[in-house]
Amino acid sequence: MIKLYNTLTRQKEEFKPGEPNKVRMYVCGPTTYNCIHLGNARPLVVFDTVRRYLKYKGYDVLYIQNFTDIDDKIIKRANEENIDARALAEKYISEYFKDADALNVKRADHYPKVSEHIDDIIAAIKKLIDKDYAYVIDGDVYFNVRKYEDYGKLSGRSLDEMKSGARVQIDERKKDPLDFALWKSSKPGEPSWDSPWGKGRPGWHIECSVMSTKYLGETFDIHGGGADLIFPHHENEIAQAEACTDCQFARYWMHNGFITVNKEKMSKSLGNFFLVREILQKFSGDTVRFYLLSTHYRSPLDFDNEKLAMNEKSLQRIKNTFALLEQTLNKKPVAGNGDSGNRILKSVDQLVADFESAMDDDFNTALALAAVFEFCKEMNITINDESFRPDKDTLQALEKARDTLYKLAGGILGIIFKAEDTAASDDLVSELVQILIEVRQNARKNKDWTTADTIRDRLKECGIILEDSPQGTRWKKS
RNA sequence: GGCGACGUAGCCAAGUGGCUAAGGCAGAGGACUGCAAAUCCUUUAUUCGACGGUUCGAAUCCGUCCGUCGCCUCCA
Repeated sequence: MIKLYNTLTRQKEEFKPGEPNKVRMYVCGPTTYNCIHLGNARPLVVFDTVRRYLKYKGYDVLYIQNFTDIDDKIIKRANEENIDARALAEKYISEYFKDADALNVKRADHYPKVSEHIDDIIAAIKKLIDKDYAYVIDGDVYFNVRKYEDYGKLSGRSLDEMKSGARVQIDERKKDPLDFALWKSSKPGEPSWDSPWGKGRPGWHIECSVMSTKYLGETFDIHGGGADLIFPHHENEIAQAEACTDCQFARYWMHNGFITVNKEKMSKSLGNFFLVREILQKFSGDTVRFYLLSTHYRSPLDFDNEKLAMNEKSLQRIKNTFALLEQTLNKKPVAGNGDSGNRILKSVDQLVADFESAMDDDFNTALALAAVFEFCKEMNITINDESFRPDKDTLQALEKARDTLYKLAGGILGIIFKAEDTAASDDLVSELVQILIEVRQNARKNKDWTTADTIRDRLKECGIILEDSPQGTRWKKS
C-alpha cells in the first residue's frame, strides 16, 4: 500500500487511483525562456522517480508534463534578443531535454504546449463566462474568485485573510483584487491569437487546467509541482477546472520542497541560481540525481559543491558493489563450500522489503537508499570473505542480487550502472586485460614491482583499474 | 500583518510515543596488501534548539521562548 502526503488534505493518505492499476499524473513543466536551474530540476527528478516507482508497483502510468511556451517573460526575452518568441521557446525546449536526459529523466507520455492548445483554452474560457465564473473587461477576461466557493482550499487560506495582507496591486476594474486573468489582450507587436474578446493570449493558469484535463480526464490522480506553485498557480487551476467541469480536479496534490543556497531559496529573482548544465560540468548526471534523492522530496535541500562531492562518494560505494558483483559473475563456478547462496538470497529479499516499505511511505528515497547501502555491505562482506568459493547456486544468487540492485537503484532511483563493466561484451579488451594481468602476476611473483606497477599505472591511464584480492586480481573500467 | 515549515553527531540525513537514536560522507585506530585500490572490523550524539508540562515511558504529544526559512507578487 502506497501512502502519500496530499497537500489538499495536509496529511498522508493511502493512494487509490480512480481506475485500478492506472495512474494519471500531471506535473507542471517549465516556462521556456532560459535554461533550467537546479531548483527547476528537483521536481523533474522527484516526479520521474515517483512515476518509475508506480510503474514498478504495477501501475500503468500516464504521465503528462506541459511546456509554457507563451508568456510575458518569453516575449520580453525574445525582444531583448531580437528573435521570434516562438523560436526562443522552441530553442529552450530542446535545451530542456538535454538537461533532463543528463539527469536520466524518462520522457513523459505527452508534452503539451500552450501554443498548440489555444482553441481548447478559448473554449474553456467561453464556458466559464457562460457559467458566470468569469467576466470580460476591455478585451481581458478575469476569473471571479468570489464565485468559486472553495477558493483557497489548497493553500489553506480564505479570501478575506488574503485580502488583509494583500500585496497585490489593486486594479480597480476587477471585481476582487485576487481575480486573475484567463485571457490577456495583446499590445501591438506581441504574439496573439484571435478570440471572441479580441486579439490576445491566455493567462498563465488556464493552460494547465485545460491541458491536464484534456489528456487525463476531468478528474485525475496526481498533480505535482514545486511548493511555490501552491499559491496562486495550483489554487487557480483548481478553481478554473472545477468551475468548468463541476468535477473534482486532481485527487492528490504533491509538492516538492525548495533547493536553497545558504539556506535561502534558489530563485531567479534572487540571482542565486545554478544552472543544471553548469553543475554537470563538475559532477555526473547521476551524482546530481542521487543528491536530489538523498533527502525526502518535501524537505528543503541546501546546495553547495561540497555536498555534491559528498554524494558523489556515497554513490561510488554503491557502484563499487555493483562492479564487484559483475566481476564475480564473470568467473566460472567452482566447487561450492556451503550456503553463501542462501545468505545472498536472504539479503536480496531484505533489500526488496526495506526498499519497498520506504518508498511506499510517501516515496522516502533517503530511507530507500539506506536499504541499498545495507545490501551493498552484505554483498561486500560475503564476496570478500576469504572462504568465498562461488558454486553454481551461489552464482545464480549473485545474478539475482545484481539484477535486483540494477532494477531498484538503477531502474527506480536512476543510478547509472555500467552493466558492461567487465562483461564479455568486449571480448578483445577482456582478453588483452587478462593477458596483462597474467604478465603482472608473474612479475609480482618475482618481486619485480617496477613492472607490476607500470602495468597497473598504464592500464589506469587507459581507464582500467586493477584490484588485487585474495582470490586473484579483479579489474573494472573507471 | 496573515498562514506555514524546519532546528537530530564535524557534515548530509532517516526516525513522529516504548528494544542499545537508521544509513552515508569526513575523522581516528586496526585488518588485508610488496605498495595501491577496494573491502572489512572498531570508534565518533547517555542524546535529538532551550525551558517547562502530559505520560509508567517523548527526539516523537502540548505550551512558552530562541533561531532559520518559506508562501501571501513572477517563481520548480
